[in-house]
Amino acid sequence: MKDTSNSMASAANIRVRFAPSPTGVLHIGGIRTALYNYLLAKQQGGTFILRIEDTDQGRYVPGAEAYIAEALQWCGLIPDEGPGFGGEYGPYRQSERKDIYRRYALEMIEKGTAYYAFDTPEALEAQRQADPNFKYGSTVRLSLSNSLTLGKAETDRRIAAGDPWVIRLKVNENETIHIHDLIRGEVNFQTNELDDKVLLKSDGMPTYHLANIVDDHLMKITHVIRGEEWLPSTAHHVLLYRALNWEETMPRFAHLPLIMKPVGSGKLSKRDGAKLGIPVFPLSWQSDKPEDTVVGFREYGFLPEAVVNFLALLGWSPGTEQEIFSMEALSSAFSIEKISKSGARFDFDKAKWFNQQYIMATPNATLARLVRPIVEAHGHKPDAAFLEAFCGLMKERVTVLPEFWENGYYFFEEVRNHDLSGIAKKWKKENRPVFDGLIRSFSAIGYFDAETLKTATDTFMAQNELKPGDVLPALRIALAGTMKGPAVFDMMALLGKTASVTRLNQAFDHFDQTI
RNA sequence: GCUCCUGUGGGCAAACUGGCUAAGCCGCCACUCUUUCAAGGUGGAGAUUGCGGGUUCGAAACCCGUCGGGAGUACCA
Repeated sequence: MKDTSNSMASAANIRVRFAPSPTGVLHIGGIRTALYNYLLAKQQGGTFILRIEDTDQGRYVPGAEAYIAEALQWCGLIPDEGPGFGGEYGPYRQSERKDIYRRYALEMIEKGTAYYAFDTPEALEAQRQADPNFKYGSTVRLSLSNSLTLGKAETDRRIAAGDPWVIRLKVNENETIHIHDLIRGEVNFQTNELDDKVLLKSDGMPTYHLANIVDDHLMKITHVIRGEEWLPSTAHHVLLYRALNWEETMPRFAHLPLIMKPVGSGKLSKRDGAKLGIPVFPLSWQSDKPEDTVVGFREYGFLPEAVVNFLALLGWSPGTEQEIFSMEALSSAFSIEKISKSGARFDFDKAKWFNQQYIMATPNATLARLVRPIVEAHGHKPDAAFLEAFCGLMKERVTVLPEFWENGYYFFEEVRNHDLSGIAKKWKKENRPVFDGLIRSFSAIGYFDAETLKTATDTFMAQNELKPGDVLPALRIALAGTMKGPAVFDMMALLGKTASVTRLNQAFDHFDQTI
């Protein structure tokens, strides 16, 4: 409403929250929301809060909260406050704040900005059946079963009798709600279009709407950065701030564009990952139900820095040509104003590119630590120096971690199968003695490094009037089985003399027999 | 249906308050390096800025209309 108020925000007091509900796994869109909140907080020296919105007891999924915490941790988005993270505004789990919400709901009843309603879910469902446009609002509430129509005595009697009830927000007629969204600008709603949202459910739990307003106020949240799916209910939220007399300190809103499916139309959903065989979640999740078991970016072989970088640029642009951002660089470059308005399609190719960039830039020793579990899972226990050198040779030839093994397994065990298509035409049995000579000269090398191997090979080729094309492909196939891979002499140096010579002899025998 | 949001090459996007041949990145295609693959380098294809009007000397930017996409519409968040 007031454009100018934005610049008056006191930088030091910024408090933002990420408020997921533990109803299952949290996909990458949720992580991005957390990221943007985190970036704003870090940039301004503010506070990043994790709040668990577990007010729907029916949808609670055990383990989901731990999943959220671990996912945030993996991405480097550590909350300053939250369940298990400390903070002075707790508890940070809404199920533990039940009484607080109830108190405010009752306060609203007192003030006349809310009322009791006794309509059963079945009765309301019947209304909707009869009229698809049915809306529990100002035009029909006087013909329904609530404290407005029943009167105080009957209302009290019903409550005392134990009839189930809910508390609903009483939306006034003929008002316009102005919202100033930090990303979208002015957004207006007519109250006549709004329904009387349930605030307190019959099980005593608050709905999202009430809980979110009460908590944001009590936790002194200054900026609400959330998905665009919340924009339509924001008018209700403003009404709640008003009803509770908190409008003066109402947080600013920023509604993020949605992340859309990689293919097809609609927003990204759980099923999209499995459908395309790509991760759309930060971490893997096991479930009894196969359809709920998902693969995460972590397990797929992504580095968290790459995922964060990718996500940051999906819906936000720094306005410069820079693409690679560390978390620190992101938080200094970030600004809500530069978040785009329209949905961004999830682009897995770009995610892979970022990962490749980060893998190439990661020191070999660090990569070795990440790759070791993968190699060990295949039954090998290489020493650190070997594994580091291996990572050095392979790192610009992989996009995700498991490819270190998939593309370079032959550094740890025998070549599974030799792709002879590249050398079939050139390999001649009568040349075998010549190649045996090359093996002998390799055997004679004392310091078995790439440089020496190259020199020896060059000399050998000159003596035998051979060209690189006659020799190198044969060596490569013999050693690796494939035409893809690091430079031949680098491979041999890493493999070592014994292994290289043995492998060449065996492979050449194999060539003789097969070709 | 109703309400709200949104629309720049295949994807992500830049172009601040209207002003030079509409950046850049991913992807794609060449070439180049390496007689491998990848990385790197160079170049290329691909956009009458959803469409139609209008305002203006000049519009992707402003106005009107129109079409498309998305979200919300629960005692779910």
